[in-house]
Amino acid sequence: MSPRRVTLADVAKAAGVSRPTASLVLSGRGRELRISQDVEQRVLRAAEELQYRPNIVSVGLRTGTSRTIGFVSDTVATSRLAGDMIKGALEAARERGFMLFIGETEGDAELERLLLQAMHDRQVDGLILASMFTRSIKVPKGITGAPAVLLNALPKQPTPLPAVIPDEVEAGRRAARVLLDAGHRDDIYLIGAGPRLRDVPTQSVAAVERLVGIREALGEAGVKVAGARTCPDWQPEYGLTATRDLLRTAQPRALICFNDRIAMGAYQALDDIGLKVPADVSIVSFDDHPIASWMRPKLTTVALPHYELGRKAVDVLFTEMELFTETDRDRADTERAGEVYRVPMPVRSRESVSPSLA
Amino acid sequence: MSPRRVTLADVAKAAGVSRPTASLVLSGRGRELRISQDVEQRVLRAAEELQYRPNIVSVGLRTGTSRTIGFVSDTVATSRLAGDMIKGALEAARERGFMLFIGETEGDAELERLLLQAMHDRQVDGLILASMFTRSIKVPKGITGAPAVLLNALPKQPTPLPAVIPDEVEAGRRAARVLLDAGHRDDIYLIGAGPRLRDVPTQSVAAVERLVGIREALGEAGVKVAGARTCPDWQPEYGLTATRDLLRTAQPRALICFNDRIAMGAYQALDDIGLKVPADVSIVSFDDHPIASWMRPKLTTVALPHYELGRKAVDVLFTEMELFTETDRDRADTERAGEVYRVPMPVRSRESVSPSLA
DNA sequence: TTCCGTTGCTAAATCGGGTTAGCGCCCGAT
DNA sequence: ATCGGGCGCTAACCCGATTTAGCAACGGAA
Repeated sequence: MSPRRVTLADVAKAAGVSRPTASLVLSGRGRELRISQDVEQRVLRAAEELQYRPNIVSVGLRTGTSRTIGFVSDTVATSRLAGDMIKGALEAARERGFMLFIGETEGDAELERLLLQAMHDRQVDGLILASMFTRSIKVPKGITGAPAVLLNALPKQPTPLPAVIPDEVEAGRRAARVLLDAGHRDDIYLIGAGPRLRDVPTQSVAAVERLVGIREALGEAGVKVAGARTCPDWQPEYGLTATRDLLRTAQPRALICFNDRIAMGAYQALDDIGLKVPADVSIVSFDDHPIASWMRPKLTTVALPHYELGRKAVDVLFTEMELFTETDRDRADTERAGEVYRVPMPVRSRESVSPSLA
Repeated sequence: MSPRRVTLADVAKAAGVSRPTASLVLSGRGRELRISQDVEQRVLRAAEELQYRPNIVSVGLRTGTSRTIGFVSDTVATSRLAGDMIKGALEAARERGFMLFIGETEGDAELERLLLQAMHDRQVDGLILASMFTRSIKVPKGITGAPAVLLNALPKQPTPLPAVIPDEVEAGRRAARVLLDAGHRDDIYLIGAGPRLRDVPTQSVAAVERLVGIREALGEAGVKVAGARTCPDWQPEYGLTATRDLLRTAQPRALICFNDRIAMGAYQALDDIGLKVPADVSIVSFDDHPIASWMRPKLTTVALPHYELGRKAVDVLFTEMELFTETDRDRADTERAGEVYRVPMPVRSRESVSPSLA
């Protein structure tokens, strides 16, 4: 049936040398251990001809490594976000010859424990703990023993774990600047949160930081937020009702929606009373959800860089893994403890913003 | 730093027995090999107290298994589909104590080869080859040696591999029946494909099968398709233009859109000329994309059962894996060769269909 | 000739568990 | 007293690699 795997012993026999010799040559340590050119060539040729591939399981047993990373997230399904994050992580890992174990906890602590245990049993070399939306999480205890990185999450307790998150504050600034650059200075309203910093949904890091950035950029330009409507949940229907409510008393020239789903609702509210985007009202938003480019006119939005977040998490994890193997890790540990990496959120300029006519 | 793992030797020592004895007890073969109650209890207690967990890597080396499944897809990111498929697979696997390796090929054959190799190197116990939209794929050669299942894909060449796909023909029937049950018999148009069976985008299994089902159910009721417009690609903009084109010459009472994105375009085309959904035109669609429930009115659609597909693939894979281990596999193999499992697509009844007033 | 230092390789141990063959011991039967 | 046989456990080998320690063989110097 399936032909037996070619092992190191097969290669050694074919080359007429011992197993350790073949191992030394193939691991590139032949030179330093004075293996002769002749033997080296014979081993390499034999390996080539037999199509030898080392059994990673075996290497794993001996060396304690598995060339594998565990990716544990709270949930993959609720949003499309995860796909791109995983994809970025996947590719960055693959480039280094690593594979990814995927696991979901559904927010269940017990499940999380079991999952981390299962990964530990398989000797993963590192862990990525991902959240599907940026928030503070309680770091589980079971992760000591392997390097780990938080992705799209910040630790609730102080920990030495690095975190990779989108740069939401800068995103807020950028959204505001999109409007400022188009000449908007008056009648800019917010939908989803604000106008005060405490008017945000609980638990949402994104809301707070976006708001901070928006206020900062507008403030620097000497522009004031004309008003705002909060949404209990950032879904289209709440965007619709919040915008509808706003339109009863105000005449906005520009809206900053806190995400694309809210913007979708805003589009509809504006359409209902015959206002055109962007001729009458410009709209800028956040996330770059797939619908953003399906909406008409296409939505200008500040993108969550999921793919890049995934890649970055792996990059950071690899530097962590190197630190782990080094001997004087105490120094390194204390130096790098809990570093936070912010990944820039790019503006996707589309069709929902037009120059202010004022 | 990280405390060394508890090994079987530790347990044996704590229980005052030899390593093999501990192994026998813990693998449940103690009874048949006449291990005394006393020893059995001591071993179990020691294992419990030390929190012993077998190192799966080690077991893998000895037994050739890894309690791991490889999930190889062409791409995860293009649509949100993958998320739920993976989620279903993930949960089904976890229930059996298995983990999932995820890999993406991007449709690149070389990458696929490398990925399958990497999985093989890690001794995966089985493989799921997934496609993000239902289609025929060329089965790679590298998969012999491990049980495998095609997910959302059919083999181009005849192979002994089972396949798990959504039941699109039945979905077509169901979509048609939604309209028939609402009393629609006239002026039913199709957007995306048809009216003839050859008017479909190439490579799309879904298009053909949905169309077959639609025609079948309508035919049985003695109803004829009033007309159709094809779309070069099933995106909102083409749905918009196709519907717009249709509306120039026809007055549909009901539309069957071949997917939700097309339906999104159709909504807009209808809105543009002041027609209301569902009062003037009923719409039924396919996929149950997230936007389906964001659209106003909410879209009635026949859902792609991604989660169930993922689960089913794992179920089928496990029966394959059992066959693989059995001795008389020849008989079993020939019997079950290339079986195709169709997962039902459920109707999500929402707001876009109203009774015909005719 | 003897001794020492290289050179070039291999024997043997190791990782953590699974599996087979067989070793003592005790008991009863001869 | 001796033998046979079941019972209860362990020695030893295996999986496929890596790594350390050390062994031959050879050449040159004393």
